Amino acid sequence: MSEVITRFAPSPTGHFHIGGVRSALYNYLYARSMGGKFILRSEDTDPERSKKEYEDEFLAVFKWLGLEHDEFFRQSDRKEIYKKYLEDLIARDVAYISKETPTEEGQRAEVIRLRNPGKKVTFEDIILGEITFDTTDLGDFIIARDIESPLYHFTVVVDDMEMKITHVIRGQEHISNTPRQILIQEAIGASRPLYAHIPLILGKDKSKLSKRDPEVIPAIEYKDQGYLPEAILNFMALIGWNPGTDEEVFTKDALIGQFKLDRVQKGGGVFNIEKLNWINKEHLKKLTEQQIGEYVKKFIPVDFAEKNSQYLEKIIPVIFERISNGIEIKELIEASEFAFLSPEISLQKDVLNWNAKQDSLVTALHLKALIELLQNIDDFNVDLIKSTVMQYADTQEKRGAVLHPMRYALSGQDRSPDPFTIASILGKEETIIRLENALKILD
RNA sequence: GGCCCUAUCGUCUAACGGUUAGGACGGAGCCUUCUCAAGGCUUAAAUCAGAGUUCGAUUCUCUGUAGGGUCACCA
Repeated sequence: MSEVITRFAPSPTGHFHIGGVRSALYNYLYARSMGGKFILRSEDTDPERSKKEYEDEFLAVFKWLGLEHDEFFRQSDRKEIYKKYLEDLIARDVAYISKETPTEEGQRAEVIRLRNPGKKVTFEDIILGEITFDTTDLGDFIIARDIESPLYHFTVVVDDMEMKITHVIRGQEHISNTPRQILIQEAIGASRPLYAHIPLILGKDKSKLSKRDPEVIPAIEYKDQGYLPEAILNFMALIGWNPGTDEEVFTKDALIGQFKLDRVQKGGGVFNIEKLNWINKEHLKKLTEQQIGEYVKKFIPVDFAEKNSQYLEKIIPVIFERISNGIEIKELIEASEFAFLSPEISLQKDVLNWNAKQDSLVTALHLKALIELLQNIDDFNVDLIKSTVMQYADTQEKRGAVLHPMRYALSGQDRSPDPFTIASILGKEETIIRLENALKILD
């Protein structure tokens, strides 16, 4: 049994998208799970469209996601190799130089075509099963513009042979490319790799992907949006594959341990951002306190961070609890969820009185009691504040009689974190000041 | 249009030819609660349609329908 070698071969002609991430992932996972090799190959044979910046982009995505490759090739470095094969094919008259009548701009008067034996080609797909095509209608298809300019189908086959690729794992859009590549394999005397065509990622309502769909954004942007590498890997793996158990949260290593090509789905799947968010949160929960701090700070707008620098460390856990990605951190802050940090809060008497449910005298009584209780707390931490205040609040018929005025006095907001958390964030001094200010408006 | 592929809750999916068709996300409701968040519990929700094979089809076969892929001197 020879070593498994897989490859992922993106073309640097545009942004690298999430669909590519999944193809790469399945190749990676399969190779790693079999103790084999994973090769990355930049298919830049089209000089018109290939751009270095796009190659840098997918390389950056691979690095971010931790999909490390064992070897890297660039097709533009391998021109001599393709030329040699092309010459051999022509010498053996398996391919030939064909005179053409150009119909479009840029077309050559001579191209290289493969002599198509015109037969039925059947191959066994690991995921889809047996597939048969009649290659007759392909005709003598073009494999190179000229001896120096091989085309995609040709370079793929030459490279896969030279790199000893054992498993070609790619999207189902390549399924109809397979027969012509098999014909080329037979022409150059290459052995046939095993094929596994994985289901495509679909847009909402299972239709074709449109630019509107979230998955069409460049993959690297998920990094900027605060998605964790393992969450992306985890989520992408789950579109089109499952381990057969109820388990859904996986680390990269767990994925490697569980992944099986024969459990890959046949039908396409929709990219569901809600589930990605949930998975991201699950991975976020595994971060250490320090990592959480770094993560949250990265997404806090600078002006907000500067204005509230004294509270920053303390609100990190409060923010973290409420979000599942980095974008939500920005949204949370923009939505004024932390307006209570500002010293200028304005209060309304009715709201302070538990939305007019309570008499001002009673509210004042509670506020005074709170001031005294809190005054006596030396170590002003959430737990101690909570136990002290709760002990008092529980003596009332409804805790809200105490807790609502406290929370509102401290935040000035209808909705906010609980009063203990706010108090601990503001600190003893500011807390007392705000309670006293609230007292004043009750007269 | 030709060729090829696919079809289970809204979404991702599970189910030797025999299950009350299971789980997760999202939804709804309840609990917890001073509000929000988090958490816990409960719940609604699917086998594309029609034939056939079979004692019995989500599962096998055929037809239809729908969706997708591909038909380049792109990859």
